[in-house]
Amino acid sequence: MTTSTQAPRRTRIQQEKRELILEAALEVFSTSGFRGSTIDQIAEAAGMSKPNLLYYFRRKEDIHETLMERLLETWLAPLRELDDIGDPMTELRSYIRRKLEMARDFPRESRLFANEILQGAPRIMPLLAGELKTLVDEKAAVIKGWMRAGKIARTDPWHLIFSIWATTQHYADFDVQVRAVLGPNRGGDGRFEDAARFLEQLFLDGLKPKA
Amino acid sequence: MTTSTQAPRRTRIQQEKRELILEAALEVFSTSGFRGSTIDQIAEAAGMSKPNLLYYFRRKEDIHETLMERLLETWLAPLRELDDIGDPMTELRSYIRRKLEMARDFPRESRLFANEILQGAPRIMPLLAGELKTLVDEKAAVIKGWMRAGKIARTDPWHLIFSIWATTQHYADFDVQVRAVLGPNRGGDGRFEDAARFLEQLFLDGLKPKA
DNA sequence: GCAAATTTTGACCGATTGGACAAACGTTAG
DNA sequence: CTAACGTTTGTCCAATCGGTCAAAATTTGC
Repeated sequence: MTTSTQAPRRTRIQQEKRELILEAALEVFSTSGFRGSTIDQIAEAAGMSKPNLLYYFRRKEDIHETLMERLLETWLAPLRELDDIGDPMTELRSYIRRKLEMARDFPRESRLFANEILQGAPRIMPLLAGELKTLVDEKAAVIKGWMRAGKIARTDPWHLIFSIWATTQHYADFDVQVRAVLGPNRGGDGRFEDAARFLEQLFLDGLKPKA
Repeated sequence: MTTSTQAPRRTRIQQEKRELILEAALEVFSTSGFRGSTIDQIAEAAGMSKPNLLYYFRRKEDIHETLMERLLETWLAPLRELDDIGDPMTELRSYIRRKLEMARDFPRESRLFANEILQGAPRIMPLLAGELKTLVDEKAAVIKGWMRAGKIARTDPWHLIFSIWATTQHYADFDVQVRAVLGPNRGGDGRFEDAARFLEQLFLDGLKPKA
């Protein structure tokens, strides 16, 4: 029942301020990376002094660590939901849709994650090789089952998952590029619906013209 | 004939040392981003003292700028080659293959670019909205022509290009994650061939099972 | 071989970094 | 009211940051 790291007792103010700091840190870390961000930046974004911030989080790394722990849970939730019940093609389509919605609604979280991976994942490598790999292997097995049953085409399930991650997260991580290329008209709010339509077709039928 | 920024006269040593610095800076910038990298790191990686490095590049930004200029040229080359002559499906397939080869052979360049975009592209925004947008619009028109001719399925050409960028660059930018998830066996040198096979099928036929 | 030009170095600068600390301030239970 | 506790602030610190500069070492043109 009791975990080795017992939950520390926190006052109401502590809970509120910690939340405020994490929100500010997400903003700063996601656009500058860990090394490129300063405690001052985060403190200012959170509307408090640096020593005050350090009262709630003793080290810069503690903030980042807390942020990453929370992130991984919500980030992997859509994949966890991918289930064997229901039509495979529908399951995959709704997974893609959910991931795209997360790129739209939580772009900072996506960029925070991308920053960490880009820099060699020094702080979450164990999680990748452990929890993440286990989960992906598990879902890859589910997908393989679908292939054996002839429900979807036979391919590499791992690379299929990668391609879903890549295409959806692209709209969060490379957002400024996407908007720059699409221009003011096509790059407006509708770009996510356009992306959803395109990805649905790509993963369903590919590009080969219908005979 | 003469460009406004005339090519500065450089000695043999200058050319060699500048190259050495750029190579070292590519290594450092691509893993730590601009703000997260220090001149000392680059100098040490290049095997020289900081003041010595600053003799060849007066400011940290100058190194990054030079790197980004070169990068964009080679990075967009594959897309430039995408041409109207030849079979559309073959053209697209070889574009995907070339991009995947670049992710394999020049991962640092890919990560350097990703870092810059992730952080809001503060130093190359004009290039994205200018040169890059122009090129993509041009190629999107070519692809649209193929669709009108019934050579490939009708979809959004811009998002098609995005999806090719995303899926291929994923293997450079998220390399540590890809290898962690695939594990020591499947994550070895063969992962790029597996990826190539998967992507070819995805973009050709999608996932729908063959009737 | 020698003078001029180029390259390298060590010492240094002001600004910023992550973080420590004690004092001051605020809040609350008795 | 007051003592205990939680919160906030100003000040300070050593380390590191990007960058300068003059002097020393080296290379180059003749």
